[in-house]
Amino acid sequence: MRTKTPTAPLSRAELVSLSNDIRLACMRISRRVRFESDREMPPHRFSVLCRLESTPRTNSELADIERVSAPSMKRTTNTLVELGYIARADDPTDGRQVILSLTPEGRRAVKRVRKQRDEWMLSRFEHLTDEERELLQRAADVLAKVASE
Amino acid sequence: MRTKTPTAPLSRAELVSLSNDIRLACMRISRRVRFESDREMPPHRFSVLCRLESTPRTNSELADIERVSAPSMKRTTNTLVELGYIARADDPTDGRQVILSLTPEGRRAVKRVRKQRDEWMLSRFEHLTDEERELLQRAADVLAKVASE
DNA sequence: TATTGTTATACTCTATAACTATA
DNA sequence: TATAGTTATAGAGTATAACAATA
Repeated sequence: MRTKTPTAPLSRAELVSLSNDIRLACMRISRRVRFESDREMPPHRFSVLCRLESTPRTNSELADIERVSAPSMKRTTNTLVELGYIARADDPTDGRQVILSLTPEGRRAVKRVRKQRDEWMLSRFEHLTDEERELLQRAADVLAKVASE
Repeated sequence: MRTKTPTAPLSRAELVSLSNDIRLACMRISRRVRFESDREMPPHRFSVLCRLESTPRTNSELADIERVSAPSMKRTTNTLVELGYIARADDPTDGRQVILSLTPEGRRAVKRVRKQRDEWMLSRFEHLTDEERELLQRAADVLAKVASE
């Protein structure tokens, strides 16, 4: 809650500049999170595991969600089956469908990668002041809003 | 410029949670900027053009900066030469080296993609309040610090 | 016949190893 | 001989088109 003079709305030029700053910072952070935190799990594999975390899905559903072709998703899920991270099961009501779900090992892998990424972020926060951290905490909701709309 | 009670430092649990929130927001924003703003310029090509913006470089230098192999970078730069975005020139002092630099068209392409990406971000800002924008402006410096260290 | 899953084939970007030319 | 650039080849991801099996 600010008590001084209410800030004047940002000018058009300031908004353009802000847009550039926020975009660059997010892209750089994102790049470093991916490149420096997990070395064994490529992004597309990890993304599929996350999609299966809440509920089992078919290959086609995953292809739709990730916006890749069914054959392409098929290759990714095949690899994940070979790695023991997901399991296949026939749909009892529709013989054409195959249900994919996380194995316990797959669930552990998701947690492990998330932890690595968060630890990388956390290590960045060590160099910030308490005020800067508090500022980030309030900005997090706004960033989430920007990302989701 | 806060006047109320100075905020207590964030607890360990709050920091872990914040780390997760900021990471996810940045990754989602980054993903949408790439997927939704420019459809013709793949990320690795754009990145190379940006590296040549300030100064000409050799293929090997670019490979080192982008952390890919020299042959891989060679393919990317070949494509960019074919597209007319970069030009090759023999080094006058060392006949083994080839200097790569942006053409005027390449420079325009960089500006065009940046503008598209910023416009996407800008359109996201329309749904924010003035207070939220002002908060983001102050957070931008902190995010840049997180990304750069 | 319509739909789901799979296979066949090809294109792109990645890499390592080998070759060519210059210092 | 060392180094910069390039070429050869292979691996992993993407795609579209065609095929097989089930509803």
